[in-house]
Order: sequence, then structure tokens, then C-alpha cells
Amino acid sequence: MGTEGERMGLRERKKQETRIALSWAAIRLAVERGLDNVRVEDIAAEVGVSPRTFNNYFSSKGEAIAARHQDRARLIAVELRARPASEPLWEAITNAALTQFALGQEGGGEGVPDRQWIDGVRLMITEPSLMGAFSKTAAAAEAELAAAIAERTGTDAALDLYPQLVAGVVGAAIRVAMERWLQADPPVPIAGILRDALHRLFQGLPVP
Amino acid sequence: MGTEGERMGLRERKKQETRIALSWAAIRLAVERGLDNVRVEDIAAEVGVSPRTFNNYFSSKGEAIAARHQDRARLIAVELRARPASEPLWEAITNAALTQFALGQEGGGEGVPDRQWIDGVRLMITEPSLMGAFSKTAAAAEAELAAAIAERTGTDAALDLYPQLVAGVVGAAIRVAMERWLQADPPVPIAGILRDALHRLFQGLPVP
DNA sequence: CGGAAATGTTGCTGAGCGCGCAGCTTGCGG
DNA sequence: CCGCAAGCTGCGCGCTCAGCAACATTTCCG
Repeated sequence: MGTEGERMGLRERKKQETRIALSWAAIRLAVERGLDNVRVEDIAAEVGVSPRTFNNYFSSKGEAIAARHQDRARLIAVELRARPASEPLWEAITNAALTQFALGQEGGGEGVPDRQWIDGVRLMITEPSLMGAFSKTAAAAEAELAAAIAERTGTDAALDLYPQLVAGVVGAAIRVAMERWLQADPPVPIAGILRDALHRLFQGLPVP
Repeated sequence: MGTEGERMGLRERKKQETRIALSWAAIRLAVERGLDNVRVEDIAAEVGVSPRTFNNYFSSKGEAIAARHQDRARLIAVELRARPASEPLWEAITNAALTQFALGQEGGGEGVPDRQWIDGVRLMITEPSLMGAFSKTAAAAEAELAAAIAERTGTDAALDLYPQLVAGVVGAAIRVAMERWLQADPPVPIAGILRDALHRLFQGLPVP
């Protein structure tokens, strides 16, 4: 699944690589030894760059950790745009969202085990000091999703609040699904939870 | 509207006062001279406490600024619990939310002009470095709201994701309404926007 | 191919922040 | 009225974050 990094010169290539490497390193170290036992210095060393360079990519540890989620969430909007126009809106959104949260099957292909992503998510939701960064990425992703929705439905995002509303709802569904998913003791695939959540919301929130 | 601060000794009283004073001072200064031209030292001085004390109340500038929104959002859950059980759920939630966002009429009674709150909200949404703190408070408020909803509907928040879902939707509506409200050039009362947003969501998100 | 321009990396440095600690002050309850 | 829990404060340390100025390397274009 080549995002768009096919013909972007070796330089750009390398940049993306170190960015991702830094992000994963931050997550891994934070999971292993606890967030505040990890200094920027350590993360940089892990990847083999200077601490200063770390700050060129991310302005904080939290941002580095949240970046993985950021990228993933971004793709929902991209995926939505790629869906055939014939598909009903709800279906398209649901499918778009599910493509990014379907674990177990080949994932992102970057060779990163799902386990690592799971730990990362748990970390972001558990550590209060990360929640800020986490929510921030979610908000950014929602904005992009809103744009995609506006485009698809032909509504003007600046006038009608419909697109932002729908995007917000999707964001809420994802957040809730993630929380529930992490709690589930006999592990359950997140896809099911998310599908259920979206289904309910799109149905019109019937009173139980 | 005495939250619950009637008979809590002078000490506790004073604490709440300085907390709120610090928060408002942070907002006012940040609005006046720009967020990064304000040091913790300045805020503390404004209120007449030591910089060290500021950090006893808030762990960061952002937290101090977001605190005002935090308190306001918290009250939605409280208000919901106070609503008569006879009221339909949607109506109760909408009314509860509106009580906290009805500007123009007597407001919180603390003698703080609405203008200040407006500026504060604008600040939180505008400055990227504040978005984290802002979202964090929103999340906390949503959790409380979810609990209140669970209680009211008799659902178990730990088993059914319905309460969190509804709370998330309300949160999304508030966020969207706020953004739109700040953009509106001929100023429009936020209550109308929020009511509209909630109405649409609770209707079942009809396709436009 | 070769050299200039653009771009990324790095060390250095300084302003701030966040917090633990220890002593002092002050409201609280018996 | 006194002892005590709870706050406030100053001090100090380790860390974060960004600007600046070399330095290295890729890219572009003649």
C-alpha cells in the first residue's frame, strides 16, 4: 500500500523513514520503561540521530508517539475519497474507517507487528500526559474527514455544519471503540466494535 | 448557582478563588499579549501568589486556561442529573447543555463578562498549543456526562457502549457549535447553533 | 559531468518549565 | 488555647524546546 512515496527522491524518502522510526522508537521505549523514564535523548539515540534532530521532526515526546495514530487516522479521509460514488454515504464511511482498523490481516505492511500498535494505543489512552497530543491528532484527522465528506456530499463545509458533525460523530465512535477494545479482556477484534458503534450512530441513536 | 461551595470553610473557599483567579488571569494575559509572551511568572504575579504556587494548581499554562471550559463542561452532567426523570432523554440532554452555553443572560454570576469567556474559547481553539489541553478537558467532561447518561437510562456504562457514544456525540456537537459560533461574522448566539446541531444528531443524521 | 543551490543534520546555548524538598505560616478542630 | 493538617513559598535540579551557525549531502541544471 504505497501511500504516495514512490517517486519522491531519496531525500524525502529518508525523511519519512526517520520520522516513522523515531515515532516507533518513542512508543516502544515508553511502553518498556514507562513514559517519564524515557528522555528525548534516548529516542534519538535509538534511531541514530542527534537529540536536536528529534525536535526537528516532533516538538514533543507526545507528538512523536501520537504520530502513528495521526497517520492512520488521516488515511480514513483518503480512503473515503477513493470509495465509489455509488456507495451510500454511511457504508462508504464505515468501510473507509474499517480499512484502517482491521488488525490481524497484513496491516500496514511496514513489518510492524500489530502488538506494537496496540501497545501504542494503550499508552496514549492510559497516560494522561499523552491524551492531549492524542486528541489533537484526532481533531486534525476529523477536519480532513469533514472535508472529504463535504466533497462527497456536495455540501459546503463553510456553510453547513453537516460535514463537521458527521466527522465528529465518526471520531467519537473511533474513540469509544478504542477504549472498549482495550478493556475487553477476552480480546475482541476492534473492527466489530467499531462497526457496531458506527451502525448505531448512523441509525439515529435509538433509545435502548 | 452555588456549585456546592457554601459551607466549606474559609480555607477551601480561598483555594477555589485563587484557582479561578489564576485561570482568568492566564486567559486575559494570553489574549492581551499573545500566549507565548506570557510567562507563568506573570500570571502568578497578577494574582499575587508565587510562581511555585501556580504550579500547585495547574501543571501548565494550557491547563490553567482550559480550566474555565473544564468547569463549565462539567456542569452539563450535573445539570442532566437535576432534570426531572419525566423529560425525554434527548430533551433533557439538550436542555442541560444549553444551560451552560446560554450567554447574554446573567451567565455564571461570577461577575465575569461574557466577553472574557468568548475570548478564552477563541484562544483555546486558535492556538494549536492549547488544543491539547482543550480536548483533554472535553474528554474528562464527556466521561462524566456518560456516567450521568448511564445512570439516567439505567444502562451499565461498563457493558453497553451506548452512554459513551451519546456523550461523545454531545461533545462533538459542542465542539462544532463552538467553532461555527466563533466564525460567524454577524455574531449569532451559540445556543441556536448548539440546539440545531444536537437536534440533527439526535434525529438520526439524515442525509442532506 | 560538475558545481551551485537547496535542504537536512548537528552542537551549542539560553530561556522556561515542572516538580521535589524543606521550612514557615495559617486556618481548623478539639 | 493549642497542636496539627494543609497551603504557600523559595531554592534548586533536570529536562524540554527552539534559534543560530557551521557542516554535510542530495538535487538540480547548465
